[in-house]
Amino acid sequence: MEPLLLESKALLRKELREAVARAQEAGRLPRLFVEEIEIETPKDRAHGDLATNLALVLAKAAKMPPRKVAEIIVAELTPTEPILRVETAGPGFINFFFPPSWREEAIRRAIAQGADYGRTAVLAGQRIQVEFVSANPVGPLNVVNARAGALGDSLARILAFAGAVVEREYYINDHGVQVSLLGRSVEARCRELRGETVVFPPEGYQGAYVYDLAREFLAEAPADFWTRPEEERVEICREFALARILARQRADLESYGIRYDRWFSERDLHRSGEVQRVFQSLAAAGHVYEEDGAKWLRTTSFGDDKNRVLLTADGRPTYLLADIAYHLDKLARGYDRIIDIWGPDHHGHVIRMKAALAAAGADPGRLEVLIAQQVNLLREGRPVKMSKRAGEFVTLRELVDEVGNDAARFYFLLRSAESHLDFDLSLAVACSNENPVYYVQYAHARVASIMRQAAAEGMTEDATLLRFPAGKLGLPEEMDLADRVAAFPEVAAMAALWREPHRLTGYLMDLAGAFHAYYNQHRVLTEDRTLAHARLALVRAVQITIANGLNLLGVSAPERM
RNA sequence: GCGCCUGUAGCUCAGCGGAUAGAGCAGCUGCCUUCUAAGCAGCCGGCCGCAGGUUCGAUCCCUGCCAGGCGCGCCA
Repeated sequence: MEPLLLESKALLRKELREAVARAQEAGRLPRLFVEEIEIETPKDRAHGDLATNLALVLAKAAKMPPRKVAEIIVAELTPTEPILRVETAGPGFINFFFPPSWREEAIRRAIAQGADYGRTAVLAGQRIQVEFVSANPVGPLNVVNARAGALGDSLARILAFAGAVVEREYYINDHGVQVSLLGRSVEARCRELRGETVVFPPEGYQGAYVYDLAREFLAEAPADFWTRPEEERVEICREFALARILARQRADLESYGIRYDRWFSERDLHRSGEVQRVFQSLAAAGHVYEEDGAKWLRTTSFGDDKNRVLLTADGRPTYLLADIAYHLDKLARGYDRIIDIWGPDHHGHVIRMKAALAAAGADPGRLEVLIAQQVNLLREGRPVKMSKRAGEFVTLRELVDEVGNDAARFYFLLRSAESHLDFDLSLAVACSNENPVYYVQYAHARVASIMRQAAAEGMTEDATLLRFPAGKLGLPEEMDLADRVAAFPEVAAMAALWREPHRLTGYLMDLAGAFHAYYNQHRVLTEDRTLAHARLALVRAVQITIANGLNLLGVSAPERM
């Protein structure tokens, strides 16, 4: 079922185009090219339910004042079914008004579709992969990972709701110096726990979790461990720590409500020879040169501001080379789009990655990168210090333990991804109006409460609500609520097209606000049985919309609070 | 120096090129015998960083400045 609002807009576009054509036919408007006709929802209800700037756009080419153009178009317009009235207004807008029956239809569609209400087909036929979090497996996930997690998971839900086939992927950077440093750090702590005085690796990981790993390892260390040479001990420790950390990251993400379709190991790319093959093909394409013993990729030919090393002077592949291989692998898997969510420390890498893909002959336009910007963690308005190397930081796990999944996810999705975010822990736990997530959930729970109250009277089944009497709803607040419900599919579709989950949080807060105001002002379960029936249908439609919206954010919709 | 992100109410931030720029918090004033007060109503609060440009129309697009953050390794 096509969403009502989108359906009505499409119809209007068609009728406007025909009206312009007729006016041109009759010689009342000059022949001119009409592009995509914009239909918007005016902020002010007095300006209609829908409006178009068509006359303003055409005025210059038509060499006529905009209002005149608007009047000519309106004169040719024979509005059908959903349109009650048409007017010209302001500098030359054409405004359209719907009858109350349009809103009743919007309510019926929401109830009829239930959990599917808001689904669209705007991304139908597209395969999209979202890769997010992908933290180095050298320690616990932090708050930026938590933000990226909320963002990626919500985006994946939103894309799927808009008709795309979506896959979630986690890239494991289990190759290279970072993980071997982890091995050294754990091995050093093992010796330390054994009573040796050790020189800790200078760049090693200082966090307390490294001691924990060392203790866990020693509890089950192979009998001959200490007889092995240091390099072997480091390797054994590295593999142990890697497995433990990955398992913990996966568990933390799952309890945060995130599951992946695929965990992709960087090692596999090296082992399979894929990394070398990619290097060979870049070299064969003539984009590689040698300097100071290293092999460089000429990314400047593709828009980068400097060239990048692919193979170091001692022959090791760089992170970039492996990352090119990884992205080529993803593209070769046939996704129409691959969306990466990177941390703030990687935002400078977008251009070089796209340049490198172009050098490899791939279409860089198929890669979209979203940056999950930094999170300033506050408590009581004062900054909480975070430094991974010093080992003092707040983990995703600690955050979720303190504020809960719903508050954490909603809070992260309140802002656009690229804005720097202040996250005040003391606000996120507050059970008060300072905390927006409860505001929205409370609206849902309040409807549930009304439904429980009405259950005795046998009016709460959706099939029954669907048959609510026409003509009973007419209050401005009721029209407003119905309009907001009707707008949901389009909001969800826009969130998908623009990759902006935060549109949903804003929408939901507005919808919840309109509901709370209505709830305080008007009683749903009135003496008038038919009126109560119609109002129940309205608030049920609101409840379904809120539940579906929260679900897209990965936030629960409680029946009571 | 170069690149990316951000400058909107006291604070944190929304705002698809449209009509009178919004919300929450903070401050002030009211509302619980009625479906949940985690709520509602009202007041206070704005050179939309600055200057040009494009446009019928700019908070939004372009250019240049200014300010803040981050990145700029043959680490990841």
